Amino acid sequence: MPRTSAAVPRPRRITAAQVAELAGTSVATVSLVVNDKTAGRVSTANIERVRAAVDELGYVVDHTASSLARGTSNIVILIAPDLSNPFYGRVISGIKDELGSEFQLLLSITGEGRNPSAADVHRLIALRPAGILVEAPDDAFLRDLPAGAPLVLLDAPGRETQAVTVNFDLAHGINALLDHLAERGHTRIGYLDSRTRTETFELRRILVETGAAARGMEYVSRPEAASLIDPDAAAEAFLEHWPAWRESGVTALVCATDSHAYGVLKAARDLGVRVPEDLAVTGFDNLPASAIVSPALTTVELPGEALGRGAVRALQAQRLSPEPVTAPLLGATLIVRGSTA
Amino acid sequence: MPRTSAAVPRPRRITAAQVAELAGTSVATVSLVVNDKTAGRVSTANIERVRAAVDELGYVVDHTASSLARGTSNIVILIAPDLSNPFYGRVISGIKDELGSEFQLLLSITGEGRNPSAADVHRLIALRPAGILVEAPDDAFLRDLPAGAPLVLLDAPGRETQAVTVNFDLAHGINALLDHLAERGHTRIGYLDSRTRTETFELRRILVETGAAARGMEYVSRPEAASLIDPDAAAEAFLEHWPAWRESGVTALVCATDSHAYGVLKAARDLGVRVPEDLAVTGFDNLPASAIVSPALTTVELPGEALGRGAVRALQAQRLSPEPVTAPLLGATLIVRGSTA
DNA sequence: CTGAAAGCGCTTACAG
DNA sequence: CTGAAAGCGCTTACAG
Repeated sequence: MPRTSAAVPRPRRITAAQVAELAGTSVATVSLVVNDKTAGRVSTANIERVRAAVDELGYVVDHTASSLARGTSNIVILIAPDLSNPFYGRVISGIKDELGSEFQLLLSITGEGRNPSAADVHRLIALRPAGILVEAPDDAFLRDLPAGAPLVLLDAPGRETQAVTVNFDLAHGINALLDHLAERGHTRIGYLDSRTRTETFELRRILVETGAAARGMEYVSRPEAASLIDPDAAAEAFLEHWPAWRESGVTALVCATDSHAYGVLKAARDLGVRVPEDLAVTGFDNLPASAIVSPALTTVELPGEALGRGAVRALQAQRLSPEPVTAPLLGATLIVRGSTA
Repeated sequence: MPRTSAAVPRPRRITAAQVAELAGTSVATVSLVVNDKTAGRVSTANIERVRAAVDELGYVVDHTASSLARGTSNIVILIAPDLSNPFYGRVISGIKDELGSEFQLLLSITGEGRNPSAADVHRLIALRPAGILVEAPDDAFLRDLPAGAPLVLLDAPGRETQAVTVNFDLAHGINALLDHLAERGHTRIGYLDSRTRTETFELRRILVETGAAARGMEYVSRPEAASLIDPDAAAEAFLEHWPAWRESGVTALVCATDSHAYGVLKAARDLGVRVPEDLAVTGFDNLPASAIVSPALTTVELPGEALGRGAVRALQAQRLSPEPVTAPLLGATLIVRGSTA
């Protein structure tokens, strides 16, 4: 939206001065009352007068002026690489829940798995946020991020030393998944990666690779097998790589997300590859549709709401004390359905 | 997140005064340069000096102070009733696209189809937003909404007289859907509604009802058949109402969204109801998973990204001139898949 | 073209 | 307990 000189006049807003006049107090007293800082500083009589005046006039503290005076706003920023993955909807719900109505959530999305540019980040810092949450950051981004607000990383395994981080217990979920595949007799495993190069996907791949080896299964490496988090893109990737996987004897394909797996299911159906008879398919997330696709999808459930809530709690802990907080890992649970059994 | 006195000191930020000093100009000149208002008011030499100083110091205009001085911020607020429907992800993408980097998107979600309370809205207005976008508002909400910023409604048919509104051409999509069902020989049609009581769902139901009658089909009214926008909730609703629908001879069930239809597909499978032989099922949205569920879902595609983009454009038009703008209806296209054929 | 100054609406020491 | 006043960091008439 191009910037324009607003042609529409804004209605006059009620100010603390008007409240003070009606209540017969000073502006300072109004501020103390509306901010609940009256303890031992404002008489009961004045508290009541101010409250009455606030109600009568419908006064609301101007966030802009308040933020300028206090040096910080009530805005919490969530920086996420994408929104096409429905998984983020859950994370956002969790964040909103825990944030309450005191703070506002501002969304910064850049799409296609990219992180915001340095200029974008500067614009965000200029809002004087009360906190910044970053989902799946990359290296360059963390290097450029100017200190300016409490920071919490979400789903960024390996970054625990750089900032407070809230993570899933991926190892637990992936071990359960590989145990399940080994039990089912699979010996060669393929992996369809996400093209967004973030730590969480890096770790998922590595855990599958090392876990497969530990169970005597062969991990058939195919680094080019990757797509955006989108069923259509994943279907295309599968069509391209399936011949090589089949050639290598792959009978189980682990996908980086449920959205990837959806595309694989569709492409497999189009090719006449039977799931799970010819190929077992699994995902991560456990999106609502995973119980309904056909065959239903075996997946490692990642509790997105808990991630959002945990991040806000970590932010709050950081505001209270600057010492780094270690958040417990959030459970990742294997859900077995028809796509592997 | 409970409010706390920040214990972490904020780093000093660069101010316009520091830039002015380094550049050897006044603060006023710095402001003119960084806001691109130099035409005929700042010499080339000073423009360059200021630019150099800005770069050297890494100066960024403080959004808070700027908003206070100008009386309006660069924040655009999106008020949406829910985020569980992946459809909103698309709308948000469209909004971000069209908004560009100049404006920031602030998300206000209240969950479960409710609109924000009057108190919530006041807190939002206190941010002095550059604009407010409201997805699927209800009556009470629009009545309480204080004038305070340009307003645009999304997917709110029938509200065109109350505010600038961007809508889908639901009639077109629904007519195509009913033609398709009539051709397939269906004579009795059921409807699984959304429990969120917003205009768009009201209109979908009415158009199906009147359109069915116009084609000589019977609309089997069952107002209690409604659920939240969630496959599990929809599955439960279907289990409850299917006996009555079957009794009434219903052979086609139109669902208010794809997410509703997913639940129906799952519940039908559990009951042994064959789709489409025993029951044809349709949705609205065309989410990515709709091509992958089994059977694949016939649905009326609603272009969410276009909705988001159109809303931002309408906002911009409103900022330029207060006269109401009529946005063209956005195409709604029937997509036929296995669930009806 | 330039800059001093008022003003945006708060919050917070400070003096009483 | 109370209020006058400084200050937050900008933008914008205004006088030159």
